[in-house]
Amino acid sequence: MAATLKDVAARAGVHPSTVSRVLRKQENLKILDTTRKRIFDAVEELNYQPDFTARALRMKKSFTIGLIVPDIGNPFFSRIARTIEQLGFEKDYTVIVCNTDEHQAKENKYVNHLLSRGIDGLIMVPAQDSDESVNKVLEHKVPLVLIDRLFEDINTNAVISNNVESAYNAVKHLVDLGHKKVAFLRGRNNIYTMTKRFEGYQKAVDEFGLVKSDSLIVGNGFSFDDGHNATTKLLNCPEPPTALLLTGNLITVGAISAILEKGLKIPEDISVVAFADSIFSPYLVKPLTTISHPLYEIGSKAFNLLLENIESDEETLPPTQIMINTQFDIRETTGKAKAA
Amino acid sequence: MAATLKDVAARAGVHPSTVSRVLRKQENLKILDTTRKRIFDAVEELNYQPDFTARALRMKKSFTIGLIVPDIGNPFFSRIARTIEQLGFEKDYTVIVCNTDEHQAKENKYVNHLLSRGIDGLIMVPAQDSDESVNKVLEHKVPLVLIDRLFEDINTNAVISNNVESAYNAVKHLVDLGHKKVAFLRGRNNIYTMTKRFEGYQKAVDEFGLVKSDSLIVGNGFSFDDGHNATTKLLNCPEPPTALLLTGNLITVGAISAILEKGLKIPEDISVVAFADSIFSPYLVKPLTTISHPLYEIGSKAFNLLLENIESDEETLPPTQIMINTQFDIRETTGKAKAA
DNA sequence: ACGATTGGCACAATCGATTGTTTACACAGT
DNA sequence: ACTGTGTAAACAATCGATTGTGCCAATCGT
Repeated sequence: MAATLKDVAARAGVHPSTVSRVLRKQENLKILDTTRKRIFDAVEELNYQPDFTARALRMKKSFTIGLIVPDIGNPFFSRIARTIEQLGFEKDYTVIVCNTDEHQAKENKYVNHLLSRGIDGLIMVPAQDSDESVNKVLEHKVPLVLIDRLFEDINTNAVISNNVESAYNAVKHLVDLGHKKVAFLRGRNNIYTMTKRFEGYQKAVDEFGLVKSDSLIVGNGFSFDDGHNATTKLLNCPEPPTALLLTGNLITVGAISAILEKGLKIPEDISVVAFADSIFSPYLVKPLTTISHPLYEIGSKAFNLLLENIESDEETLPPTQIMINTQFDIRETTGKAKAA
Repeated sequence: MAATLKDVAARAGVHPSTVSRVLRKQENLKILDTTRKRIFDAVEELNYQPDFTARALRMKKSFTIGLIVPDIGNPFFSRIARTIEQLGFEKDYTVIVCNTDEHQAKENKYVNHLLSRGIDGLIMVPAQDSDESVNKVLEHKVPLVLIDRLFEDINTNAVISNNVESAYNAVKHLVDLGHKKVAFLRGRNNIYTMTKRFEGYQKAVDEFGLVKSDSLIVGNGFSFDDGHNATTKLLNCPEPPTALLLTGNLITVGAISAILEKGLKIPEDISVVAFADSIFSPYLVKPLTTISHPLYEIGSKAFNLLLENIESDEETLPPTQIMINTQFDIRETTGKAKAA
């Protein structure tokens, strides 16, 4: 249906290759102005649009990048995705978005899929049950940038946050308010961010002599329900914690709902600090004390790093790891610890 | 680098076409079991993955669908995107996500881009400054499903909500609480959803004899700032409205922030009803009274409708329009009107 | 036993572009 | 007149798969 190079060539009375060269406007290309005009006219008249698929096949360059995240429905990822898409648009790259739901199997399948589609680069937040897919991308020498999570024993490009410090500071803030028993609601276990945040939490617990107990470490997922259930479990303890460190957007909403259901008040009965990036944070039941991420910065750093790798002449550049600092906003969900 | 059909064929000692046929497991294909085995072994050994680009070129089928939305960072769209991506995954379609920022120019550019990429179908929320791009898609006979917005004079597939009724009911609820002066905060003007919601608002205003004034119709954008500015403007009036009908997620946060900045209380000083789909809605300063959308249903209906069109043998199926009912949740941001 | 069928696979064209190599011709230099 | 040089464009291979057709040998029918 659509016009092809051949059609344009026929109409302009030249060979397809000539049309191609003229349209790709190569430097010091010698073409008669009259020919050039005939070609442009033909392109115009036939409303010719080059076929990307054919181009990609021939040039081994698809102008496509993959973005693999756990859940594009989560504000954290959707806002990063937005940035990447935006910058991609400016550079003529389109973005294929993939959700893993934190399932390694989906991630593996997607990686294979994307590789066989010939993507020019990949930005991903790995599920981290295995490093299989990351290694596969590396083997194929497809430029890769990890976001938020890292395999510490694999040297890759990455944009990550200062998790240890952020968690430590959050707990310190609670300590300053007199809290002794702080729970840590983790998302999935063995994820880089969780390990690091736990490290910061643990460090503060040790340093400030807080109550140390495995029962204070709960949760195993990033969803609303995960947050709700873990919190409910905590609150049903005989001696529940007086403060919660939450580690995700959806976990946070779940935790808040559980607290309210119990009829407890924030922060009078229980304080809450959250790793959260929702635009709603400041307008919750109580304005939420948060550790938030500069999402635009994360997205743009990741994209630019990827682009650099894609456009580099080297087959592989030495990996770069970029550390991004979180922001700590003390609002109203953290207050003095109740006297025991 | 990666193995091709030819490599596999060479290793198995057969012709590439044979490999292709075996792998595509055509029905009643006559191939010796020994040959078949040699081929599968070769595929295994070479770790062969077919090249999607080449396939797409030859078969004129890319197993790719486009998704064009105003802003993937907005929870409304990101959660719909998630559903579409999920269902696509099950059917082996990947999704290219595009943000228009409500710019018609970006939309047009994307549509051209996606068409020249040979997408199999397109789901879009049009910017609606012009119907140019929609018509272009239609001309190319690429299956199309519109979400949320509709061109009433173009017959296309679409999944939309009962906007008129939803807005009418929301205003009626306010009327029942004694409100006489209700403001309408629209997003962009001349968008289908806005026109329809305004129609419902207007109908209620007329029917219940509410204050009718152009000064009560404000706003021209879907962002936080748009909501904030429009609300601030309203509140600075000598006689501000006692209730607000908000028409978007981000507008809502903006409006709330403006109200709080003014030192006003919700709902004592001013009531708020919002078209909002954030998971945070129930946990805001006051649990938000909302008109929300069944986002999974919208996404899945749209995807399935698209798939039906893609897989149909007919070149074009008669367009289907699916109406989805919103959900009205009365929470605590709406209360009795202040006595005047 | 001989032509007809059919099973099993190879051949070659094709999708739509890109790109290295040739060709055809004009003109300049000797 | 003949070689050399450069210009303008054509030719043809190629990317990696799919698919209509052709071919050879074994089997079948009579």
